[in-house]
Amino acid sequence: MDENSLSLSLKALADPVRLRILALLPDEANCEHGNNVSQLAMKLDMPQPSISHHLKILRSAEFVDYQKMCRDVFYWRNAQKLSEVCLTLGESLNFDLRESGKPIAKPDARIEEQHPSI
Amino acid sequence: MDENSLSLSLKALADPVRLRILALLPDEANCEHGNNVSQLAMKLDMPQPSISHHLKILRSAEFVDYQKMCRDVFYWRNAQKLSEVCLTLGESLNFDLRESGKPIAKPDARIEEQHPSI
DNA sequence: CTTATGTATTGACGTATTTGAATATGTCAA
DNA sequence: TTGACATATTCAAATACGTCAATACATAAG
Repeated sequence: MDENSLSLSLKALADPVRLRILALLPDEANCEHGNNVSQLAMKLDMPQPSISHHLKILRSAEFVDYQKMCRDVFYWRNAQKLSEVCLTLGESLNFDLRESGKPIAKPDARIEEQHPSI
Repeated sequence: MDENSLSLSLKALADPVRLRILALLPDEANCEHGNNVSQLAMKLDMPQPSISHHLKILRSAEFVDYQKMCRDVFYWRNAQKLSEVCLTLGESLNFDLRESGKPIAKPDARIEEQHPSI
């Protein structure tokens, strides 16, 4: 995943409504009443078309899967894709999040003491 | 860190130029020639004012620190802040990235088999 | 003081994004 | 068929964003 596609994924996550939606959804296929679009709109106190809009963006980024049942559409998270983005961001920044959250040591990251004005 | 501030941090990261800038910068204070603004502009083949603009956004989000020396301004990453955002994103999504990149088990994430239309 | 260099800011421009209102589509119940 | 409900789409308005050109500011050199 290069910087361009990573930035597109991050853009899809970089909205408070979409983060709240993701926090409300389960990680597995789950067609309980609470996970359809109207219930999300109610929980988040926002118009249903607005939630549909944000779900469309999350679908395009493959951060959610969904299933239509009768009149309802139930959504859940694509946990694999979400964790992939977290880890890819870490890689892109040379972090290894699975270990310590610390940057990977870079031997050339020393102070250049010979700068003319010091 | 709530969804609003997390989304602001993610927005600051959600740009390919800014991701490339961060990938080029060291993790420690480092005033080598390669880490000033003109050199970044040259490496990324973009006008210097554009790089300054993106650096300002990264500064506002506290993703970079910098030091002015003579006519140059040297930048480096705020590794603590960057890893904090990665981990906070994981927390917000109920992932524990330090362990497995897998979602934290939620006992209520079962399929609702009693849906009227199944 | 004048000139050259490095960086930041400003303003203009085109594009993208967010939101709300209205509406369309699809499904079920009566 | 009619009405009610759930969801998606479209459109318009407002806002935000990325890029570029011009310029301002700061520092250093001569």
